[in-house]
Amino acid sequence: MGTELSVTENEARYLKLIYRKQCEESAKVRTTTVAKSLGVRPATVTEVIQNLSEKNLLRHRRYHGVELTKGGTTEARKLLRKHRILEVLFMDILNYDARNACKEASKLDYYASRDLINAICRAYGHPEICPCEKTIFSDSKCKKNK
Amino acid sequence: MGTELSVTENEARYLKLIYRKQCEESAKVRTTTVAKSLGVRPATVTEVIQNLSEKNLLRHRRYHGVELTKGGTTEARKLLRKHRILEVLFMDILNYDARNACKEASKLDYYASRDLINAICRAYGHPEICPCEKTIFSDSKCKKNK
DNA sequence: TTTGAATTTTAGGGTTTCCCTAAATTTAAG
DNA sequence: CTTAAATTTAGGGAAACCCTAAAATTCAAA
Repeated sequence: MGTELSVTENEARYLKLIYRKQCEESAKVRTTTVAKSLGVRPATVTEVIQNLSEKNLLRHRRYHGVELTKGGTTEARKLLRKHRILEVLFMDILNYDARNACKEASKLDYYASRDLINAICRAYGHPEICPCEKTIFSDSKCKKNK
Repeated sequence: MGTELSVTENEARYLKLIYRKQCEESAKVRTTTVAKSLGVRPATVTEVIQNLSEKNLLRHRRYHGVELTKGGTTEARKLLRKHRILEVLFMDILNYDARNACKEASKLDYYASRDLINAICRAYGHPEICPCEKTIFSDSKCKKNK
């Protein structure tokens, strides 16, 4: 099999951020920018990026930035699917504002199981966009039965 | 002030377990038993117990077992409140069975904010027992307004 | 085209959290 | 009293994060 390793919660934060910047905002992912977003030093970002690179989740060309691999993209989307489904739950059921829904979802998404997310998805009629208008990626195991 | 330190996710697991055994099942909390429940070695349990003791969350009499302090009891109840409110959500909304609801709740309770839990509590009419019939502790900040 | 400022990476550490084995201790049952 | 079972101490180890200082690289402006 491909050398597919699991990501830590912290690495998950990086993946989500990188995907959003690169794939959804077409912005260049700079070490400095990421460092600022996450409140760490540039050297730390480089280190994490090298770990993600060893896990084949992204390609890293020294001094030139990163590009998510197929695996990294898939992983980022899985995480963002969880994040956004949780946002839907927190908004629609709990009268949260989008800002708070996102904040809460950020704390929980990494820990929510695929099954739980799919159950919520089903309960909310398989929504296709989250409160912030971002697309909610689909999951082949999430049947729209009935 | 009392030297009140924050607990790690792992320590939270110990607190929940100890509270359930000692306060809800009136069972003696044995190092060996805890070790078996959590899948670690007895020496590890002793170590964690000493940490919790330093944080004044429980009292430890060497070779004789532990007793939660006021602070430890409060902390355990806060955690179990979160756990059980999440169980209500997962059961009632998502057609989960109690077993799975509990499993999912266990992964998320530590990370759920007080505000989020109170919002769920409100949405479900301030339930007083969870799917397993255990009591859901109340939170002074969770208003039964309306 | 050179050069210097900005960005990025390397080198070398440090802390915290969690867990383990082996060797004492202590308890408690017979 | 003695000894088996339970518990604790002693001494480590690995993984996850983060940092500073110094070196490398890029790039844009003279």
